[in-house]
Amino acid sequence: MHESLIQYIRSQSATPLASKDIDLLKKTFIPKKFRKRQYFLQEGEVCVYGAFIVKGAMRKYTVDEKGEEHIVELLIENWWANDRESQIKEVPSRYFIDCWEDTDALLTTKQSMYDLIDRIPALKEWRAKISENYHIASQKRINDAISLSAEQRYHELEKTYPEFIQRFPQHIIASYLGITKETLSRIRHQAAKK
Amino acid sequence: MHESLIQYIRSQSATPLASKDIDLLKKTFIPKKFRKRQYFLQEGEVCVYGAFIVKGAMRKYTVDEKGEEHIVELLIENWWANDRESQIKEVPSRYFIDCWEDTDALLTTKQSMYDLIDRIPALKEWRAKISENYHIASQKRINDAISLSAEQRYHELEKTYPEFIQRFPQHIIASYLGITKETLSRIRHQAAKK
DNA sequence: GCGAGACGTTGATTTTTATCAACGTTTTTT
DNA sequence: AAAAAACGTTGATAAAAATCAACGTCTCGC
Repeated sequence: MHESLIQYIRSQSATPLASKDIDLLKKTFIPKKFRKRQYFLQEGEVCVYGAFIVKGAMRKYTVDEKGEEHIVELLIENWWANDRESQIKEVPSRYFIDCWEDTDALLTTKQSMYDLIDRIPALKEWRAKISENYHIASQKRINDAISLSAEQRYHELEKTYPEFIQRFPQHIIASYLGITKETLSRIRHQAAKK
Repeated sequence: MHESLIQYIRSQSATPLASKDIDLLKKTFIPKKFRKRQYFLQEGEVCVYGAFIVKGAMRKYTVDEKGEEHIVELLIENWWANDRESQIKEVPSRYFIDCWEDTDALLTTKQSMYDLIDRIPALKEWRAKISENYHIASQKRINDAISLSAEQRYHELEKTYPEFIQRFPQHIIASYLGITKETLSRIRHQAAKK
């Protein structure tokens, strides 16, 4: 279970991982299995754990007054599921996170993560890189949201995360793009004709 | 010039700043004045400097094939202007950053920033906090973009960053919201009637 | 002081997208 | 195996927002 985490850290950081570091990692990250549709986090809860996804898929979303879900993030293998705001400030979350597939995850608390980062230099790099990647991706997503049409946004998603389109049903993709499932269906119909 | 930076770091970090740290800060951050409309970064350039804004206002935006500007960020005092993707990976930027007002800024390169962070513990916290805040704000902006109408997005902006509305003209605000200036004008007209 | 450009408004029209409703297919549950 | 739920599609219609065009005001540089 921990192997894929270790491999992933190695791939993201130049600093090697000592074998005592690996032992420490294994002690700190708690393996946990989630069933499809199981919540990892519900609105109003404080996000105590961060989850590294070893296998499976999750979604992070808000629910508005009308009861409609708005998907903020789709998460698959090697991604990190949490609500950093809630976790760091220890305030109730605005988001739901649940599993779209049966999922194997590795959990840590904020504190154990801090301790780990202090002790293992490679993790510092890893953390920085994740934060960096997130920053870049957000900026792009915001730019797409304010400057592209529904159709263009869909084609951008096809280019950027083709695996999402394979893995999640269309109404989930539509929500992620901020459009209705009907509009997405029409966009795809158009695209298929060409 | 450096005072506002020092004060800001203090306000964001629990660790105190030693006086030798302050000397180091002053040596590392290069003060520079920019005129209104002056570019800080142009598309295609590598972003060599990050700029801490002491006084003034900037905007970060893309320009599409039609020549239209799409504003990704508005930046004022105590904010940090750069393109992290370009700066860290040393690749050409997709963004323009220019000054909307005459601006006093403090510049650092990536390397001098890394060195500083290594030497001054308070900066580490500061960096983490900025990155955190950015993360939270992005998530909210994405959520607003995919779930709210133009009108609701405008009212959210009024709540979240009222200073932007004072400081930037309407067509800039409209671009930031991803709507046309005409639509924003009508939204404001509606709101005024109530 | 005057002309150019920036800014904002308003109206008419078109385009884009959402909404509502119905229906077929597939998957899951019982 | 049947029923229910989830998923996707299509059509008609409505709402939201963009586009196009014209115009008024203000500011700034010369």
